[in-house]
Amino acid sequence: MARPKEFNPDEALEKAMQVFWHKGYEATSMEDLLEAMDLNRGSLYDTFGDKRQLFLKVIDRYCTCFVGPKFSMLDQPGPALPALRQFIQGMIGGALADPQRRGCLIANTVMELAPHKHDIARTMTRALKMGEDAFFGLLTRAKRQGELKPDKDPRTLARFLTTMMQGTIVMIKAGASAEAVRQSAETALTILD
Amino acid sequence: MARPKEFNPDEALEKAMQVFWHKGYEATSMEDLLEAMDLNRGSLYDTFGDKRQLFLKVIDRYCTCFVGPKFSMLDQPGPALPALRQFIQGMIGGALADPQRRGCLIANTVMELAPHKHDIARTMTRALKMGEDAFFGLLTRAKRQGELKPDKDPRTLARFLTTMMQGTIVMIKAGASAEAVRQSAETALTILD
DNA sequence: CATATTTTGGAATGATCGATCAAGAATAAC
DNA sequence: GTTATTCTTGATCGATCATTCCAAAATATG
Repeated sequence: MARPKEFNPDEALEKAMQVFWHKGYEATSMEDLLEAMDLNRGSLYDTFGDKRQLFLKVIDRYCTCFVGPKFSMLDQPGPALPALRQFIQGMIGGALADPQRRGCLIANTVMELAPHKHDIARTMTRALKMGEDAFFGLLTRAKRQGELKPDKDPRTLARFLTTMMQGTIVMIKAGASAEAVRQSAETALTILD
Repeated sequence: MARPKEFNPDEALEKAMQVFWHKGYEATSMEDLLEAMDLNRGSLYDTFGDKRQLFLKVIDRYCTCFVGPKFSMLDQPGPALPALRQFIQGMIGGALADPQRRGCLIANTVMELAPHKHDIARTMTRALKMGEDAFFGLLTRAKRQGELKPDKDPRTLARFLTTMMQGTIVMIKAGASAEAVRQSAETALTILD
């Protein structure tokens, strides 16, 4: 019950996310963040803690605001496989549309920090697992609805799709052409037939 | 023609590679490198240049000493698809056997540096392209030898395999189980049938 | 042995890193 | 209006960053 913040913490977090997404964890300095978030040291440390804590909050925001909503289209009632197809094409379209080709913050973080920052990495692993489970749920439903041949295993396919999605992110970051990316994604989806 | 180096530049480069592979570019300090390579500042800068140049030399070594030899098994005469299968299983086995799960230095570097260090990233893109071309060569041969149905397109399949391989690296770094990784790789390979 | 050349070892550079702190400004509660 | 509390601002901390530089040590050549 005193002086109110002059900034919107959520907007500031959004700005921080953009920076981490672009430069990764290690290459992003507090200086970079202060400038992008347009606030001063005291406010940043008071509100978000140190760099590590801020990053974890950013990851959390990324999952709930960015990834979550997109995955939610996977458990809408109705035909499952078309929804899956649309989801993947949407993901690819989004990643290709980003002029900076920043890929996926989760994948980026796994690749950058997994071998030497185990605590942060664990959060990433959990996020990827959630994606796999979303695929699994959809594929199970597809099978129940007769969209998937009975001999197909939803868990295996879910893992395959997750792997393929991560690989696609890598290729996009590596500068692959839209045509190449879409082609290989189409090829991957023929697995479901 | 004077005092000879007290260290083996190639061994030193190997040590440097291990560090970069483990911690990535940004998180690796010259201090880390000096300790691992067991030489002093002067020798390092004299022999390898600055951090950036050293890293490029490391990448070069990684490609010629690590990746190159493994890809060379793809253009041995004989049945093509079994060789491909063996190559992929070998790659997965190697990545899983690494206790640190460091993945692939090329993929790591693409993911860490592509959006904000374009010059280094270009080298990585070229390396990935070479991998794709190796797959393409093998698949073309497979088609010629009747191991691949005539309606399959080697270029598309090569891109698909490259994507899948990169995705597998991500999953391994993310801590996926050996079983999950092998399963989804097997699934991917059914594309060739 | 003498000399030219190179490596070695480490001091030292300025820049930047993440993080802390204190003092002043602003506002809610009383 | 006073007071208590919170936020803002910027100076500042020690540590570490990548890099440079030079004197001492070592060796090949003449």
